[in-house]
Amino acid sequence: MLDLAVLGLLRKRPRHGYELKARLVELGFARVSFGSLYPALRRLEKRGLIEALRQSGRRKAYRLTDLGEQEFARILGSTDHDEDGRFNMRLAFFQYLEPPARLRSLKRRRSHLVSRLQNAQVALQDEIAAGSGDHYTAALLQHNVASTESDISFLDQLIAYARSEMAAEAPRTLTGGKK
Amino acid sequence: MLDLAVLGLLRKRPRHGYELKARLVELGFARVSFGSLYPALRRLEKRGLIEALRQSGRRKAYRLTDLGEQEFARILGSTDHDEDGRFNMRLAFFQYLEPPARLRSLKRRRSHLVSRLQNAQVALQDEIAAGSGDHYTAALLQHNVASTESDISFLDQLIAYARSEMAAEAPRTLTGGKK
DNA sequence: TAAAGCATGTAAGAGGTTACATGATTGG
DNA sequence: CCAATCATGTAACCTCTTACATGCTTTA
Repeated sequence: MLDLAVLGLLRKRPRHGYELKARLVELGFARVSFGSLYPALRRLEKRGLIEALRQSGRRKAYRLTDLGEQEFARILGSTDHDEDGRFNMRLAFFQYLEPPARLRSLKRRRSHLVSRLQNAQVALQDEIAAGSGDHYTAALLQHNVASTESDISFLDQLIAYARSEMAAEAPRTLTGGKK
Repeated sequence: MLDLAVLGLLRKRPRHGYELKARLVELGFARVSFGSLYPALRRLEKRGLIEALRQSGRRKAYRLTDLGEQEFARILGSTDHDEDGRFNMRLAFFQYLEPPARLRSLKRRRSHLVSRLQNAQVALQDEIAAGSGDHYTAALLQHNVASTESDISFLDQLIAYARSEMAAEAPRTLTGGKK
């Protein structure tokens, strides 16, 4: 996941490690530590996906190479990054994805969340039925349901937006063709 | 985190690996894989925190030892498991924590979320001010704000509940003492 | 000039992921 | 009896965490 983050952030402009970390915190990915970030930068450099531009003082900015841009597109478009924080990370870079791919990705995520919601609802009902009297477990399960529902409606908004984008972008497929 | 989960689930009653995994999925911790669960069981057994009870067929149930119960209490009460999924995991076992410790833990978590909310709000304002026109990044930041707010109000409910528990449990500290 | 924050790095160890392999049990 | 599901396990690989070490830059 760090790889996607680094490549995606460098796609916009060169940055150095400390800056990357700050941006990740802004985006809500607070857990990234320097002990994983710096080794990740070296790995990516070794693979030729990014290259260092020595700067003032101790700073070491990196830029995305052409190869890195290809790899970024590949990861961003790949189907298997559906889970949890990974999806949010991909969402942060949706600007670099084609509208149809966006829509596909959003729908896939939505159906993933729907099945999670069903699981959470069943678990909550079972807990209530069991009547264990454990308020905190019940509260946790209730919260799982509520936050998953909220995530789904968030997805619905994004799906509506993505549809409107596609309608606005390629209207000539509706009116075009032979007169 | 897996250690806490396993010890906590076994504290109620013995279970085998497959069962533990199923319960974790119910509780919303879906990412646990058998490739981490079974080695974790062996580690815990080696440390004397759990012990195996051979059962029918291939099943191998484990029970919590006295040492395991101590270790569970230590982890559950420890201050440094404040982050993300770790907190929810602890919440699932709040029934085993003393009411005052619950309240302390909930408050700590709340202040953690409040500072996360501030960060998220600033990031959202900055993004709007920058006017990058990237709808998806803005949506992500907006969602970060909303879901953190929702988490805080969830916490507030739990804090109110924990307070009421303590008031109900020890009312004589209010009326007692010297007449 | 001292402190605080900026900035990069390494090493050890723990732990997770994925893929693979195996065998038991149950239902159609 | 076959398939699906239950159930446990191992190995290779990779990554993250934590702790430590270092040095620059700004500002009070």
